[in-house]
Amino acid sequence: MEMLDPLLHQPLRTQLAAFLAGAGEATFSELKRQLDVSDGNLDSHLKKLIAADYVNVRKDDSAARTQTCYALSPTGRAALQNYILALQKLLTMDNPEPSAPAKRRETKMKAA
Amino acid sequence: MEMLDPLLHQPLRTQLAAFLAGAGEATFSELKRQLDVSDGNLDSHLKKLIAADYVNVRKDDSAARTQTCYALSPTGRAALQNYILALQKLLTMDNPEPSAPAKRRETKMKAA
DNA sequence: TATTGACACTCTGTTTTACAGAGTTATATA
DNA sequence: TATATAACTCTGTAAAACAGAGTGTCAATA
Repeated sequence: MEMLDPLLHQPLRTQLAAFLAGAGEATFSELKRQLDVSDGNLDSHLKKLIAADYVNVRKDDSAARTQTCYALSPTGRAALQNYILALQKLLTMDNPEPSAPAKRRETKMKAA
Repeated sequence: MEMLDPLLHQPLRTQLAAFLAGAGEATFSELKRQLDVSDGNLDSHLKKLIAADYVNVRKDDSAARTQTCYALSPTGRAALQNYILALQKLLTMDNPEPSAPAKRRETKMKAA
């Protein structure tokens, strides 16, 4: 059975990835606002995505405060595509043999 | 932001729900085979779905061994539908303002 | 230029979740 | 009757999610 990328298949991270896919790039605070999540939790999930090279980090010195910008990497974008495909496949499975009991050895009826 | 049902948004449970949606009903062992998961793990995930009334349990005495059949309840079916809709909404978000920095107070350039 | 405040993170500890494997009961088969 | 096996269930451990406190930096004000 098709496996769902556990890195993406988690509420917060799915939303994170989806948001980044749409937004292109976002700062820590933007993500925090969007996802309405605690600092620590956002940090830990971002770290996971960064560790897997799903997310790129870019320090932006142009603004008054140095900002850290997060964005989906090509790897992350591909993983997300793949993940969406897996979901579609899984959730539109129309007929996986209606309750086919797989091979099972003959079962005798309970003694009558 | 739309929340993804954490009960369904977990690799094993998503697959469980998807499989049951397609198969109608399945025994413990069938699920175990399909999902390739340990007994204990399957049990704990099933328990969660049952506790939430997403899954119905039916004891079937007609077979040689009393079999326990698991199936999606109406609640579960509705939750799954809802979940799929939420996913679609989330994953096709086409333009959530490309990196719009939300309102932020005026920032002066770093002293030149 | 010291002070206060707020923003942007990061670190640490606690709670919750996922998981594997051992244990239990009951039914076949030898 | 003994042995094996299917169908669960229980329990302990490992991993993940999470909140909040801590740290450093900038910037506005006095």
